[in-house]
Amino acid sequence: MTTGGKLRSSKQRDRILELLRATDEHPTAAWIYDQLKAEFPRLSLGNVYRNLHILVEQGAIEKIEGGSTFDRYEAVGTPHCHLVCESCDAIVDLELPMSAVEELTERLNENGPYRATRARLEFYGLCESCVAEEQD
Amino acid sequence: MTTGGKLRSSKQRDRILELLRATDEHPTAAWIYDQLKAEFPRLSLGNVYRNLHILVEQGAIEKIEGGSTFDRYEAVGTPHCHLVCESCDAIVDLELPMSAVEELTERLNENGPYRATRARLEFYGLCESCVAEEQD
DNA sequence: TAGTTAATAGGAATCATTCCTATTCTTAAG
DNA sequence: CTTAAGAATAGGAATGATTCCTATTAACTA
Ligand SMILES: [Mn+2]
Ligand SMILES: [Mn+2]
Ligand SMILES: [Zn+2]
Ligand SMILES: [Zn+2]
Repeated sequence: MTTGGKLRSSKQRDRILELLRATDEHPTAAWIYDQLKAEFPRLSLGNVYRNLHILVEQGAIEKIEGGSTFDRYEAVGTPHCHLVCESCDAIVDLELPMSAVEELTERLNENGPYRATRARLEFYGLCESCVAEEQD
Repeated sequence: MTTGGKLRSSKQRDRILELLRATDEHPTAAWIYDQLKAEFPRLSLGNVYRNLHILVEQGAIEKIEGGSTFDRYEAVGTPHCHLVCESCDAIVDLELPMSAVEELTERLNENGPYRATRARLEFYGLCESCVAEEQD
């Protein structure tokens, strides 16, 4: 719907991507909107969503669904998995090796009748600060 | 909010759980509602949601978020992972071994400052019928 | 510089999910 | 068996993230 034709450059979209590349906080559309509305006084939330969608289709960012009522986004970089804190809803990047997941993906594509292009591994539990708080 | 006190039995909730245990289709709340409204003519969608929530808190079922705009549910059983079809939105159970994921979970809990209670592994791509359709 | 067309702002609309409350059912006394 | 207490439900309103629509603005091109 949005892609297919030639994309024109857009300062807003460029800044959204820059923001996502500069943080490891897995922001929401509303957070991005808040960050940029000083810089673009006429920015609209709908346009943030539209550009996030375009960036996802371009493969520059990924949408992270689940864990809460709103979606989060992150720039595409080194493959990694996440810990979703069930207490404070934080999403933390993990540095676990992804080789096991890659092997499973290959195995799935070899044997099965499916075609998997990517995998997502998430752990659910408590983040560092919430583990600490648990000892009262 | 709902749990904590003693739960009373409920025919509706029992049937919801039965339905989820009898299918591998990862149904939505609306689908469950459609299935049961003949049996319970006065059933309300809100009550389906309320009971799904209770069943999740009881650990009898799991909510599957992501892949589409509505949540899906499945009965808790043998641990497995899913293939999410990006073409038709189907969610397919996979029989890949989960040992690698269990090892990663242990590893995470040993070294890191986190506490992970469960993991979720999902593959994204094409389901069997959508792979077949691709050869036109 | 003017024309063409994509990108945007603003706001309405969507829709899955949650929330609220009067009513109905379940259960355990009496 | 009858009844009182309170849990579960139905129905519908409310919520809120996301999408959709359209007039306006801005970027590229000739
Ligand atoms: Mn991340
Ligand atoms: Mn499943
Ligand atoms: Zn936390
Ligand atoms: Zn499919």
